[in-house]
Amino acid sequence: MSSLRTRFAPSPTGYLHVGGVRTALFAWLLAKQQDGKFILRIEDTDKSREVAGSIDHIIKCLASLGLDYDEGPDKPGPFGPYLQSERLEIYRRYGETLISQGRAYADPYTKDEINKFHSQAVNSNQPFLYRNHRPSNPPKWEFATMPLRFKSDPKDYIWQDEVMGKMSAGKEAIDDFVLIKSDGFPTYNFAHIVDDHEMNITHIIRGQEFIASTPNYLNLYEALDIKPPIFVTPPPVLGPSGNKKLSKRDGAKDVLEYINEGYLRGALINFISSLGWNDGTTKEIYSIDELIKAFSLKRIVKSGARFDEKRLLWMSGAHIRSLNNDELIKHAEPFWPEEAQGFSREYKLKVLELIKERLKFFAEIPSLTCFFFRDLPLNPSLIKDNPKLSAFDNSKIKQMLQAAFDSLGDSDFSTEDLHSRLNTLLESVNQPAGVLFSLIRIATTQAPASPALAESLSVIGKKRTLARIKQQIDSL
RNA sequence: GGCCCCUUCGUCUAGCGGUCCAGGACUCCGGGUUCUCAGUCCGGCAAUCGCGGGUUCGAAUCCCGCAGGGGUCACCA
Repeated sequence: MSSLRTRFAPSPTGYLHVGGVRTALFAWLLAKQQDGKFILRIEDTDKSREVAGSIDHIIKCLASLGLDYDEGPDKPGPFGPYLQSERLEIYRRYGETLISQGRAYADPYTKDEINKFHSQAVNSNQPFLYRNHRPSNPPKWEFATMPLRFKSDPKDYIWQDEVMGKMSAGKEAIDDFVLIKSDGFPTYNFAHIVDDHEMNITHIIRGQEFIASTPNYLNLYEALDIKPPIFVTPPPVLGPSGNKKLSKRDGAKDVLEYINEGYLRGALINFISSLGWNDGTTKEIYSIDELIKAFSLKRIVKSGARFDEKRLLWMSGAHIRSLNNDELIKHAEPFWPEEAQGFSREYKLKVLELIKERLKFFAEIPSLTCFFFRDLPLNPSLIKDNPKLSAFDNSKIKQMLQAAFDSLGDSDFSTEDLHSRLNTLLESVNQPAGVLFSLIRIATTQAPASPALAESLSVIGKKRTLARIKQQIDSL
């Protein structure tokens, strides 16, 4: 067991998109690979933004992806609680310590006054720095009535980021930021530093929106006499248009939606990991175990990656094709159409084997398999609009179907027998497969697409096959 | 606007000074697979490596400018 500890620290705002999940995934992969620990911590320090139920939602998302954590809100550990709202006393204690060291002070200004400072700065095209207005004689800080600010010690910093490499920023990036808000809750800027330290986190993996405030954090680490953890900043995941971060507005689905549509968790993880990471080989499809072995912070790419759903679709199909029968039927279970209810496991398995090759995600099962479970209404346009069949008149079509009906009537409906009968039928009817097979396929499935003919008929069975051909003949 | 970061086929990317007039994958196109759709196999299109200057015998790779994009400048995270 290594001492490596990573965390995923979302705020409960109700939505977990691919970008957030990727952050969690990288942290999880690293912990798994290094035999470390992965912690879930909820950053619920802004009650106004909190969305009810989102903690459950986050937990459910991680669970369905299999990103299991060693400690978390619902998994007690030695460094709990794992909800920041339950750790207020800890932050307060750290705040008092900073005050006693002269490194924090009460903010005496009203919000209006600060806004005024801010707009003054903006109007003169200057960046706003609170410390330019640092009060000379701050009042005594009262918890939960006024904000507590960090008394910064501006200086230049150079630091190392495992992904971005050598980073630097000047002292102008450092300011007196709020540590504890006037409602008694800490800011993210303060809480995460305290918690990561208290929880022995060794690697902070987070989005690049925090790069700009890293000098502030460095300054605070120093004041607190804490050795900073290792910073890991993956690039953003961009929306399909490519110029902004992936967001709900962009049509980005919540990860749980993909799960609910029957994307395999392995496929999702494979895909998400490929956004901004590769192992340097030409390998594309990874199992989760392979990913854990191959993963490396050093090979996270620096530039943003767009979310391309077509690639996900391809990858999802590839993962499904590699499933064995047991796995296949297990994953398909929640997706069968209602009319499949009375059918046996064996029958369903036969159906699955036929459609496995074309399945991209399991929610496609009903549309791909309905004709195996029930007789569909006749769809005359399938014949009329078929370029190969439209040339024939009704009586000729009837005649071909009748020939098929007669020949199939003597079959035992094994695929071998069906194959040979279908072949001899081609000769006796003297039509190309494009005509005869299309016709039989349409008559027996009433669907625009279906798996191979003989195999499909074998599964549909003799009785239903003949009845369906008969029905098609009678309709002409 | 200040500060910080990024920039190779449409997309995800390989590439770390010569083996790159740039490789793989997705998408797309053509062909095979006795019917359809899918899959699969074979083949193809596709990046003058953002632009301009250097350095070097030699640059996608190093340096400098510029442009474009992103992030950030909250009592949000």
